[in-house]
Amino acid sequence: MEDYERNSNSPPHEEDSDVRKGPWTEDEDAILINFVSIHGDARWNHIARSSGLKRTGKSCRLRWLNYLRPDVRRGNITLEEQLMILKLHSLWGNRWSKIAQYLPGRTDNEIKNYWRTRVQKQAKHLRCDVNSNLFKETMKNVWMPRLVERINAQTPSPTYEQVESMVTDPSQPIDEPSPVEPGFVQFNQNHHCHQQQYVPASDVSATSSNSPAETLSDVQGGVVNGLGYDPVGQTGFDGFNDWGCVGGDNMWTDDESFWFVQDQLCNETTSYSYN
DNA sequence: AAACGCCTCAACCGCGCCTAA
DNA sequence: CTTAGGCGCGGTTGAGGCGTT
Repeated sequence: MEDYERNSNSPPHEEDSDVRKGPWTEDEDAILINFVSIHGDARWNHIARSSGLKRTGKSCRLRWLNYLRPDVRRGNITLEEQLMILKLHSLWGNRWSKIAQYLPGRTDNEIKNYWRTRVQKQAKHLRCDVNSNLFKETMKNVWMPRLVERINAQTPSPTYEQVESMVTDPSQPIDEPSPVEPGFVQFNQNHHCHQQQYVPASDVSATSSNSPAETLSDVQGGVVNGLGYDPVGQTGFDGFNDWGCVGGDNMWTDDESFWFVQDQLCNETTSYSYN
């Protein structure tokens, strides 16, 4: 189904050799930005063809979404975002694009990379599979509370108990929705960009195959409202630099996490061996 | 200073879904 | 109903940066 990128008038091999791959140049970026500003970020094959870029529509779309669009955030994942990722991944697994919807400005690619490079590394250290119950329980019972502690250590409020209840209690109130587009619900203000975020209402209903724990209220009443995206931007998370926040970009240092978690696992699971 | 290995992340690939003809 | 175009998603790759020896 990739054949749509080929011009039907040209032999496939000839067209293939005409398609540029690899890193984008500044000129290509400028062309794409210009075209998207005029034509919008849809119909990527049309953009690819009419812009003169020797790129596929897919490549253009990816470059725009992951790098060029104005609201994209790149750089250190904050503690709050780390906690959010852990929480949402525990609910939805590798649904990166879905997780990314709740991390304003973050791309699915970035979250996926974060998970693979940081979280999977921890699992590797522990010699267990990221999908194992052991790792999931460790994440839930050890790392997530620890992240909350570290967040609390940075910010005077809310208290650990308050945050913990926010994370686990879906009944926590959510922000009163203000007028929003039909089909969307308001999401908290992005503390970094100060933009209103909207979440597809289809996700809010959380019907179909989602379990009760997968409802948006679980997320909104929990991690989102509780930790990351303060609507007024005054209760803490703007109090430090996103890209150089206290504690750095990792949820733990290698030394810290390895021995800390090993201690925890020793306490909690007697059958696990570390070699 | 050079070589090596590891890590990060931008970009590509393959697949599946949706939609229109 | 079938087919093809288009798009989005998750998985994978590889270049370059960085730290270590």
